Amino acid sequence: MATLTQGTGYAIQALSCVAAAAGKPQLIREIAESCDLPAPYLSKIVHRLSRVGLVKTQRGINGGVTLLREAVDITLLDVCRALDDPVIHPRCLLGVAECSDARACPAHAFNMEQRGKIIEFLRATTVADIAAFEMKRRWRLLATAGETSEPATSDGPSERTEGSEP
Amino acid sequence: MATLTQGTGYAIQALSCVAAAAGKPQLIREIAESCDLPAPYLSKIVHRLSRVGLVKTQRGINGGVTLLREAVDITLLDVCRALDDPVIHPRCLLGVAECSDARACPAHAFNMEQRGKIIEFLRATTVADIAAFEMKRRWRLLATAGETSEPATSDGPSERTEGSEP
DNA sequence: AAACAAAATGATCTGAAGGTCTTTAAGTCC
DNA sequence: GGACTTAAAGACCTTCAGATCATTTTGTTT
Repeated sequence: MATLTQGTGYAIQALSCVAAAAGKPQLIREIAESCDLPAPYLSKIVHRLSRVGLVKTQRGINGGVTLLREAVDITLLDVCRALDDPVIHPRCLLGVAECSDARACPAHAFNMEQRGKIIEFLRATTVADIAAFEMKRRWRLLATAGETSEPATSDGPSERTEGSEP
Repeated sequence: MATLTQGTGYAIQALSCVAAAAGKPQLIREIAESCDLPAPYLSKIVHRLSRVGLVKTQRGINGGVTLLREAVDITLLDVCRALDDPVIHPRCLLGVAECSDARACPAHAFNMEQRGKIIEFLRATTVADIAAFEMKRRWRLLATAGETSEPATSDGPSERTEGSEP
């Protein structure tokens, strides 16, 4: 349904994983293992991310993947654009060929409204949000008895509404 | 993005076309031509619809496709179920494998809300709504000067909220 | 320079959706 | 019963996302 491609999802998880490493280069292999992703495929995705300048990749000893921008400055929409995810291309819900604002299908208004909300969510949510959520979840799992202190990050996406439509 | 498969869209258009014929059997060929769909492919889709009892198909002279239920009794969700469209299977927006209500990904709440709205729309919209919309559009195109009377059907989906979750 | 460790690259495989074509079966009409 | 008309069915084909594997670069360390 209203979903990103698997590759985009992998990219988001991987970026979140790199963000959590706080600057220390992460190997493709490490990322793949910690996120449970297929390493050779992830390698290609990371390469695409590096070509658009989201990450830096370094070969050789002490190499790996690092972020080129702050995690709070990478929105999920950025990732979708980088990988040309179909979510950014408007498409008729019913598959009507000549469906547009001018020649709207019966589902057009509804569909455009939904699309707007998804784009808004993707723009408002950053890699840092994902990383924080994952980290929180891990801490919560560790704190089985309940007296461990919680991290200070908020639950929802940080409000970042600058940037332009795709 | 939040879209049905092409086949499901084809099915909805075809059913709407059959509904507009008001009981007169429509040939696959006629439907394909009027909706601009590939006829052999449409044939397979119609066959699937007939196997689940949405339409009746009749071979030979005066044969063709007719609805087995009233157009106002066929929701888009029925069509999705008939063709097992992926829209009815919940899936994580980020592609996280073990994402569920219990083990939610950062996009889970948003995603489930969006999904609910789509399901609701699909349940509230019927083949009759699509047919009415298409007929209205055609009349509007004919009435270039503006004095032709409009049909009496409403614009939005008729409110039908019975039925159960998929 | 040599050895090694990593990502980059290209070839290839798989499965599913979408699509075409030909043959077959099931009806109707004369 | 024979000719005709129609959907059904089966065999393919194409495209693309997802995925794997082997090989080649590019870098670091000694």
